[in-house]
Amino acid sequence: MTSFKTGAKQDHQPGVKPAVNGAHKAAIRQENEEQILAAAEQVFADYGFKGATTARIAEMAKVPKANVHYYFSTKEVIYRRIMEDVCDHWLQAAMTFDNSADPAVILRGYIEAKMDLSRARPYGSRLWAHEIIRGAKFSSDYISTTVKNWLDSRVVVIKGWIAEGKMDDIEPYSLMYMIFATTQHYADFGRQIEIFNDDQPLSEEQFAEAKENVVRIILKGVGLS
Amino acid sequence: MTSFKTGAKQDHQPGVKPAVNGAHKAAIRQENEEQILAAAEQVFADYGFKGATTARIAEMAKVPKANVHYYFSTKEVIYRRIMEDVCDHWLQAAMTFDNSADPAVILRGYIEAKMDLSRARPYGSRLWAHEIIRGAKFSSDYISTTVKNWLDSRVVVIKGWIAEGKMDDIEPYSLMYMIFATTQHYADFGRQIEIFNDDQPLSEEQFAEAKENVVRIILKGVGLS
DNA sequence: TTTTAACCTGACCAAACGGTCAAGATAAAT
DNA sequence: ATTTATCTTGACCGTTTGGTCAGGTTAAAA
Repeated sequence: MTSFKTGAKQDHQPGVKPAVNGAHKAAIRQENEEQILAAAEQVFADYGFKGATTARIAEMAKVPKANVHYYFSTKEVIYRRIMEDVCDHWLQAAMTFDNSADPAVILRGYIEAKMDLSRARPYGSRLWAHEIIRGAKFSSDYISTTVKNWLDSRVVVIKGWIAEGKMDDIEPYSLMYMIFATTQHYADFGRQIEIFNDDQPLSEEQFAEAKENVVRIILKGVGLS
Repeated sequence: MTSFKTGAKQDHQPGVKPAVNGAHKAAIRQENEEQILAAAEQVFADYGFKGATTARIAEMAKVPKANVHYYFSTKEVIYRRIMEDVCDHWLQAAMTFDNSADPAVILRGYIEAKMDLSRARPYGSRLWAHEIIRGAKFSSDYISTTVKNWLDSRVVVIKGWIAEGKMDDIEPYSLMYMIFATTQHYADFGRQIEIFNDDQPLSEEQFAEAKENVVRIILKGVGLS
């Protein structure tokens, strides 16, 4: 699991650990934690770390505010937990950038995976956007190590393709940024797209078409089709 | 000027209007307002509307907090003023999408103008990102009228190019979203790009190269080169 | 059945928040 | 020189904030 820990405090205050307390209690804990995390993901996505309030998280999770603090000591702990989870999912999507010989297949797979993630988990993407816009205060370590390492290794792969004459001589970072930007735009700016689409969320068909268009433009744009 | 007014209250509380009071007083007012607006643009860009505090704006503008409220009645008034200004600049960039016969020239000009705006005024772009992520509460009217009209008319232009066989049959909205996303990414996710770039802001040369790469990929991607 | 450990929550607190105000300082108009 | 209008700001206010806590409830262990 990704590490966003400060090295400082941990949670689960009672006793020492939740132990293997009876199935029922464990289920209660799990359900409440999930409910709070899901609510917090939405609230943080809407307002950012500073703008989000624990009261709103509690309200959306349908638990008293004090209960939120029973499960998670501080707002920051909740925030980090969600960030970790979002990053884990993205890293999973990043795996689609491996194996396979054909650059076009690899790039298509990665773009489609990121588009699907924007569709399936828009709140996570928006939360990330807030975090970066604010200056990546909580995550700069993670970005400069884990993410940077992954990105740099993909850049090497792309440079390999260029050297082999498989695609145009495009600066790989520019290409990757374009993929990041475009795929995440469908989550982060979803509201704007919705307004342009006569105030209707993109239908499954529209989204599928958008996805295909993104793939087509980028693949052709770098000489891969 | 773009209208983000609620129709309600106005500013400049003293008397009725600032009048043409002597050059010095007028200069003081202008300088203070500018200083506050510039500071507020940064603070709003970092924290969003809810997360931004008037105290921080005052501190950054180097005026006492009470003075902020002397020039601008509420936080919301400041926010709307800045949004107006940002939109006016974007609309200006949008003008580059007019005239000229060659689609490639038009698209290149627009992409370059938007890239330059991201570089010159990153805070405005980030402020816009916050506003949309949060659900466009203050600006949905503006987007669904002014911006949508502009966008729809450009879509018609692009469809014309496609009908004339000048470019590939790409769904125009997908293309425009890609341009929005990619160009604004260089402002909104500037911190992330900086981290990937060994914690150095993109140099002028690097940015120029990025701009050229964006233009190349998109133009070729839609069959315009 | 009793004990214990975990769960629950209304009431509370200090700090931070957006915004107000009265009283003084400054510069323009008379 | 005096009046007037604007600029300036420390002190203040009601509200909201993240977080605490005492005392209660529930379920598992003894």
